[in-house]
Amino acid sequence: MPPKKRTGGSRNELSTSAGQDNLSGNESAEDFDNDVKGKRKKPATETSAKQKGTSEKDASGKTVYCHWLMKSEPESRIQNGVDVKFGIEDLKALPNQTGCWDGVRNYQARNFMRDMKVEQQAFFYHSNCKEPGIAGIMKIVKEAYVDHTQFDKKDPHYDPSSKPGNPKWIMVDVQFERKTKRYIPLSELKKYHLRHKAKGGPLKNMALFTRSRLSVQPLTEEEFNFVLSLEGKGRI
DNA sequence: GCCAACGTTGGC
DNA sequence: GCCAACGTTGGC
Repeated sequence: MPPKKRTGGSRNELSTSAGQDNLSGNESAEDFDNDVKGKRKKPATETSAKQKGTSEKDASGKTVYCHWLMKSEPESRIQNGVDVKFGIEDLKALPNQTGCWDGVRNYQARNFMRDMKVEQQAFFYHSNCKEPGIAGIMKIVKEAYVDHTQFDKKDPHYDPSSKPGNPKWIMVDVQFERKTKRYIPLSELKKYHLRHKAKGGPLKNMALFTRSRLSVQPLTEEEFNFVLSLEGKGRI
């Protein structure tokens, strides 16, 4: 998903509180069906404790994540007459180095975004480009609120099936934290993934490979820390 | 630009 | 609720 950010942060307070009810309250049937099937009956008590610590299970047994990877396209591509380019430098250039991660139109990705909490970290991943890979780290500065672009006919991610009274799509605000000390290419991560899959290791189940098309993905703390540790090493 | 993988849609 | 057709993602 190539979200196209606009301005910095939260001047969308209207939709925020209005939308919030819709989003947490009445999830329409269709919303949740596309979630990881099988599990998730609807947690009686949503996440309360474990928020900031390691990724673990909540009361209902659902895994709680606190590290993320979000994909965006750093190279120009025209979609519906609009350039969807948005790389890490574009985020950094916004006021307060903050932007809204709009344009996510996949239920699983959306549901992960809904789980995001303020202060959590996410890798900024460059997709659909010369050399795909992790470019930096950002943090969540505003939790899920209505993605207004779904109602905008001019927007490349306009969704005519979504109605203002019951919005389908949400976004979060993210703030640039830093670029990684070096660019960490997908090709390198893949080598580790294959190695770890064969012999064991932190990246053996990394979503980047096991669910490669997901534009918003969770990482376990082990995955996150391992990837971070690569910053200081040479490429393999 | 190709195309594999996979998500979505809609007929039945 | 199945599944074929279709659309999209994103690496290569």
